[in-house]
Amino acid sequence: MSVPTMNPAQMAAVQHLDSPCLVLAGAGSGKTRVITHKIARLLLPGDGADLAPSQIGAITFTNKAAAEMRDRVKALIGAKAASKLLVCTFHSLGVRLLREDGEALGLKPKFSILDSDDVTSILRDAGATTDAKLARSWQWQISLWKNMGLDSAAAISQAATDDEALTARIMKLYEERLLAYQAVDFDDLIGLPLRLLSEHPHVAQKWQRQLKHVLVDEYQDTNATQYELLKLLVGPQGIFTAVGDDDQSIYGWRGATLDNLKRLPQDYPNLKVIPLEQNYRSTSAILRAANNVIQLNPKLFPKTLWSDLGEGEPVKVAECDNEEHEAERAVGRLNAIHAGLVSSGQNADWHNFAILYRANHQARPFEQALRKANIPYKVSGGQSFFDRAEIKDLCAWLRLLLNNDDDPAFLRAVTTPKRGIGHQTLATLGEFAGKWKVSLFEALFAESLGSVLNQRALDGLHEFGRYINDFEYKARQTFGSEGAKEMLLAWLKDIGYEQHLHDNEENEKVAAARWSNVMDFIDWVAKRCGGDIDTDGGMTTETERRSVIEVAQTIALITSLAERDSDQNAVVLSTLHASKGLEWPHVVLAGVNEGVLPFSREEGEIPPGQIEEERRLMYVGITRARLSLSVSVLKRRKKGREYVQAVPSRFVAEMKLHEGAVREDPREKLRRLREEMAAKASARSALPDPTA
DNA sequence: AGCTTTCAACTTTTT
DNA sequence: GTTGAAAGCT
Repeated sequence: MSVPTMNPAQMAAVQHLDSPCLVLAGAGSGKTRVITHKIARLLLPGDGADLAPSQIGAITFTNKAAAEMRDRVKALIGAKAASKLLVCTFHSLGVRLLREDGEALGLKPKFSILDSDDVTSILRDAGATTDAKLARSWQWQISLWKNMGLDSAAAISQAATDDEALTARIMKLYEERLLAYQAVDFDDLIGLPLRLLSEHPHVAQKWQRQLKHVLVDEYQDTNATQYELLKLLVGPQGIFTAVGDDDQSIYGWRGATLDNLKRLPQDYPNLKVIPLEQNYRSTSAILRAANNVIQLNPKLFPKTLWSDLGEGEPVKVAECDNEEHEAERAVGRLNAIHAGLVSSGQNADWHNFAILYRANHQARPFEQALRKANIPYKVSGGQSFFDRAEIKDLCAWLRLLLNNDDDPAFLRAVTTPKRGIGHQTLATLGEFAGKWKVSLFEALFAESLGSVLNQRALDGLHEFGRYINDFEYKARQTFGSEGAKEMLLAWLKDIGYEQHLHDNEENEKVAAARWSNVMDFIDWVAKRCGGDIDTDGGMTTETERRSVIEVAQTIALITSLAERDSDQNAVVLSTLHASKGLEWPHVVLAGVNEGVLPFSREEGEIPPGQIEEERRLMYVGITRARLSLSVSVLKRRKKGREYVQAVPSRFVAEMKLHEGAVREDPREKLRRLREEMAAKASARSALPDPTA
């Protein structure tokens, strides 16, 4: 995206410094540019700004967005100032608040962060069931309650059905477990800081003095607790900049609420609302389709996107017989554009193409067709690196180092790899620990443990405990990437982890792949221990040296490693949800049928609120495309072995593709084509472009 | 009855 | 590619 100068709306958003500001950033309207430039502006001396970098906080939803933001700011204000900014996710901000001031809530600074699998197994245990699906439904409900700001007591009193009452009771047990483990879940990373700031005004004041201006990205995705947290963070006179787009709110199902946008003008009467309506991404044909669809939703704030990138190619609707045919047609289209037969511009590389769909399982036929056509592709989403069993094994060990009271981590580490400590021993140990109200790790060294366990089990446990203590000591003393790597490799050797992988996997190739993941993980941890020479724009700096234990503290929040370069030039297959914030020159929207998009489980009417969110999803999909968009519709859908009639999505008609197309003046068209030819010619001649 | 095999279905997902 | 349910086998 190239924005030669800032447009008036963007400028207004950047220059507005003296009251809260809501930037309604339409798709592709240059919102990251606004945020980064506003940060730079806040650092300038004079009129209300003149802040130090450490007084500015920029909050995002994903680590990836935070990293991107930091990069973009760095390019603007330099690495030194950028490194002092607080650019982080809501959750890592929460971790920071809790590690610094969580003791006011009775939380030890070394608390553990549980991932979603840990939570599932705790709930299975607390609810006495082996049914993972049931446990996950509890987890889901509990998370929604927490996101609304309810604790178990509140949940118990407002439970409407028997199911909810049961879930609320299990939630109470769950809360008790977390407290005992000195562990928090992801929702607590918002909820507990909120409690911290509201119950301890001096802590709130400390942070309000620290952060003079907070910027929030993707504001429409905030949930009720995040809203309250933000409110407390900025304080009564707080000044902030919220950037978001009500039309791109697609996370209602996980607690995000547009109420947060509605409430903003009420809670902050001096709120300045600035819409960004110029789109720098898509052609007019694509934007018109997007606007036609989204205008059918009730509007919170009026906004119509426009662009001056020209009419462009018409949006295409491809009718397909079934899923396989759809995939073939999509691949055919990709090939045609790639060969330069259909669309002009940006077609040489496969990374210019994306196929988007509603649900993950729709990727399959496309994967097959792309493989058959020898086109490189990558499926976004799927299992993340840190969800792999081998990585979670190692993380459990690291978590246990950080927090000896983390019983779930203890159980995983003590049994992986197997070291002759079995169910029986652990059950006895657990009973003992429960009786004395201590953690499993503490119980291990108790004098009286010998009276309930045999000598062999006792020796095994003690050896494990001693190893953990020794390992913890080393992890504290080891700084810098080289030392860290050496230490971590020694650890893997000590516990025989490579052997463990081979023992537990029939397939040698799979075991080797797992081991290679482990090596990637070790390299990654070691690298974050720093002390390396980092060359950055000619500046040579030594990165900050950290101990292994410090690095381990940050792992729970991270979900993906940087992607490998080899994966880069590939067609992207992605869900619509995962595509938000991204763009591609050429996009295929797949399976745009009733029941799929909009999604519905059964036949029949879909409630209006749901349709609206599905419509926003369609809108997000359309606005990912820069130059060309093809919407494919199935005539028949596979259902079991038979095909059933499939109905095109209402959203296809809503695009109103046959209305309003501005027929290009033939003379205009000629002029445009000439310009394009000239542009191509000048790109070919190796002369440097004076305007570049 | 308890086990294995087969068959179909499959929301969206970050922290 | 995985999982849950239902049918089939011992």
